[in-house]
Amino acid sequence: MSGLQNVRRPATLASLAAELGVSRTTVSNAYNRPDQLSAPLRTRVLEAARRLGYPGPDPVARSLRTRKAGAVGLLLTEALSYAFRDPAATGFLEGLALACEAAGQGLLLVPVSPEHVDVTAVLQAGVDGFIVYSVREDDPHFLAVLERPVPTVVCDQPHGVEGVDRVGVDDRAGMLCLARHLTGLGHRRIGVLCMRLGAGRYDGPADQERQLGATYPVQRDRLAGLRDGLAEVGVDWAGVPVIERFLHSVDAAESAAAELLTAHPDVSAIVCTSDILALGALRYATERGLSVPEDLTVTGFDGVPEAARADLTTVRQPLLEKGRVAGEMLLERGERDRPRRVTLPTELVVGGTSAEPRAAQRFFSGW
Amino acid sequence: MSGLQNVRRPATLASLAAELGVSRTTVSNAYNRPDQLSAPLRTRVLEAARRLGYPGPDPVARSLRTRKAGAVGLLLTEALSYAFRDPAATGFLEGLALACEAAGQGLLLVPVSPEHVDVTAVLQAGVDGFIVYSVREDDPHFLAVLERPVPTVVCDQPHGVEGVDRVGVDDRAGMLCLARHLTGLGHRRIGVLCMRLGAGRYDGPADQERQLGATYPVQRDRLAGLRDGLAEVGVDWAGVPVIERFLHSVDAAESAAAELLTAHPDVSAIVCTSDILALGALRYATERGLSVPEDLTVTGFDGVPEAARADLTTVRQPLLEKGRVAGEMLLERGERDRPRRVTLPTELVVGGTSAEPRAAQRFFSGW
DNA sequence: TCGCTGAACCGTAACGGTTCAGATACGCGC
DNA sequence: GCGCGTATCTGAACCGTTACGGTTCAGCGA
Repeated sequence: MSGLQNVRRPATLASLAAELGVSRTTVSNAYNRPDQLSAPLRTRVLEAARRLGYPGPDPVARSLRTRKAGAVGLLLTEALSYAFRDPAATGFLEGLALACEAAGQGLLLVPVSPEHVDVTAVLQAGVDGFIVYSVREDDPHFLAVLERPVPTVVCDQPHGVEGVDRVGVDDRAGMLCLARHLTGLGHRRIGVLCMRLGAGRYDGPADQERQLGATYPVQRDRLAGLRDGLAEVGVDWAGVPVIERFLHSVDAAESAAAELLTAHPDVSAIVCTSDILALGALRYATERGLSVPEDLTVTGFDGVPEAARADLTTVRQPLLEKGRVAGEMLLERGERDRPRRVTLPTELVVGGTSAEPRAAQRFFSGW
Repeated sequence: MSGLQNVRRPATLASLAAELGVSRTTVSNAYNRPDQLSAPLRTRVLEAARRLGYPGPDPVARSLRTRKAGAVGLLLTEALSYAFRDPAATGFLEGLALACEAAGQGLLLVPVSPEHVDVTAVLQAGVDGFIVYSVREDDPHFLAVLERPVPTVVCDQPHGVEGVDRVGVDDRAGMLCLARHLTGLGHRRIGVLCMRLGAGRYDGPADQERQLGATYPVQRDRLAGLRDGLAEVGVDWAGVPVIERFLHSVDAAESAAAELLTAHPDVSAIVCTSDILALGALRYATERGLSVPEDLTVTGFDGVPEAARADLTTVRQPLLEKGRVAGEMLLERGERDRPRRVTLPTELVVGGTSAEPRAAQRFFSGW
C-alpha cells in the first residue's frame, strides 16, 4: 500500500454555501448548471471559491451520486508495464485510447501483481466498465471483473463468456491461411514456437495433451489452424514439435528456437504464434549463421511494426482498429440486448522470411 | 459524453445488513476486517451476499469515505494515444507503471481533447495524485491539475512550479556535451530541428525571439546547450538555422530536414532535439541520396530503442528510470517539507551517424 | 458473587455531492 | 386586482460506504 492520501479539502461545497449564505444547491449549480442561477450570484460563488481555496466539486463524491466514474478500466494478465512494452498491446491500447478520448473517458490501468494473486485492485477500481485484454480463461482477476456490476468487453480471449461482449480476430482461419502458404511452398517439416498455454510457469515442449488443455484460446486456435492446414497435405500433427515459452520476449523466443532446432535440425520452417517470437527465431538464425529464407523459413503472427521492418511473413491483424472497436463497444450508448461478438479480418502478409525449402527437404514427410 | 453508466447495484451493504439482521458495520467488517467478527457470521454474510448478488463494497463510495482513490492520474499534453506511440513516452510510462504496480496503485490516463480545450476530465478524475508528463508551462490542463488538492509530480517540464516535485534531466548540459562532440569533430555549419516551442500550430523556421519565448523549457534548454557549445568555438548562434515542427513524428521531421537543407545546403550536421526528429532527418538523407555520416552528420536526443537500432549519435537519458522515480516520488509516504527536484544523469552516445565533416566544410565559419 | 477483560457487534455521523419537488418573488396580460 | 408563467433559489432526500466510539456479554479468577 502507498502512503498517498488526499489532503483534507480546504473547503467543501457546504462550507462555501454557508460562507455565502446560500444553499448547497446554488453552489452546485454554479458549477454544473450556470443557467440555473443569476450571473452575479454565480460570479460571487466562484469568487468566494477562489478566495477560500475551494477546488470545485469533489470528483469522487460526484461519482458516487451520479453513478458514473468517467473512466474505463483495463485489465491485462501481464504486469502493468507490459502494456507499454509489447508492440501488439501497444497498438491495441493506442486504438483504445482513441476511443476513450473521443468519449471523454479516462483509461484506468488496473495493477495486477504478477507475483501473488490479489484482486483487490480490480474491486477497488472506480470505473464504469472494463476492457479485458487477452487473459487466461480462469484468470482470477478476470473472474473478479465479472463480479463487478459493470459492462465488460473482452478482447481476444477468453472466448464465449456469458453476457460479455468480445472483439477479436479469427485466429484459426488466419493461421490456416498462413499454413497453406507454407505447404504451398513445399514445407512439410515444420516446428512451432508458441506463447504460454497455461497458468503455471513452464518452458519447453508442449505435447498434444498440453495443447488441448491450454487455457489461452488464442494460442489454442492458432495451433489448431496450423494443424488444419498441415492435415490438408497429410502431415500428422503428432509429429510437429511445439516449443512453449512462458515469457513473451525476443530473448525467450531465441532460446526456444535453439531448443527447437537442436532437437529437430531437419525443420525447414519455424512457425511462431506471434511476431515477437518470430523476431527471436530470426535472431537465433542469424546467430547460428542460418540464412533466412534460404536455410530456414520463419513466420509470425500479428503484424506489428517491428515485423514489417524485419520484412517478416506474418498474419496481420488490425491492432489499432481492434482497440478502437473494443472501446466503442463498451462506450456505445443504447441497449444491448445480447452480447455482441465482433470478428475483425486478418490478412496474410508474405514477406522475405518465407520461401521454398531446400530441394532435399521438399515434400519430405517421413517423420 | 458517453452513454456508459453503472447499472444500479442489485444490493447494497445496507440491504444486505437488513436482510441478515446485522449492522452495516458488520457487513463492512466481513469484507475489510475479517478478524472483527466471528468466522461463522462472516460466512453467513458472504453467503447472503452471493445469494442476493451483492458484488462487495462499492469502490466509489469507499473512496469517498476513506479519501483515497487508489489511482494516480497521468496528464499528457498530447492526445492520449500519444502515450503509446512515442517511444520516449512509452519508456517513461513503463517505468511509471512499474512504480504504480509496486504500490498497488492504478494509473489513470486522463483524456485531453487535442482539439478544443476542456479541463473537465482533469477535474473529474478520481485520483490521489497527478503525474504531469512534459507539458507546456501555460497548459490549461496543467493549471487545472494544480487546482486539485492532491500532490503532483512533474516530469521534465514545466520547470520550477511552486510546491510541485519534479524529475528530469539536465537538458542543457546534455546538449552541451553533444555540441562539444560535434565541434570537436570540426563541425561549424550546423542546422537544427526542434519540437514545438509554443502553443499554436506552427511549422517553419524559429528565429531567436521565438526560441526565447518558447513555453517548453526542455526545448529551450536543449537549444541553449547547443548555443553554449557553439559559442565555445566562436560560432554565432544568430547564424544557426532552427526549423520547428508542431507534430512530433518521423514524417514531420523528414519535411523539416528538407526545409533545412533546401535553405541551407552547406550544413554539415543536423542536430535534432529528439531521436524521432533525427530518424526523420536520416530518412530524408537516405531519400536524397546523402550518406550519413560521410555527407551529413545527424544527432538526436533521448536514447530510445529505435535510435540504438539506427546507431544514432544521441544523448541518452534514463527514460524508464525517470518514470519509476516520478512514480516513487508521488507515492512515497512521509512528509515532504519542500518540493524535491531530481535530476537524472545523461550520457553521450556516439553512434555511426556522426563523423568529421568533409574537408571543404571543416572549420568553415563564413556564413 | 463480583469485578474485570476481551471479543463481537452496533449506532451514529460523517464523506461531499446531486437532484427534484417546491417556495418565493416578480413581471405581465387582461 | 387577479391569475399565471418564469426566473431564481431552497430543503431535504439520497448515493453507499467506513470511522469512531461505544455497548453487550461470555468467561474467568478470586
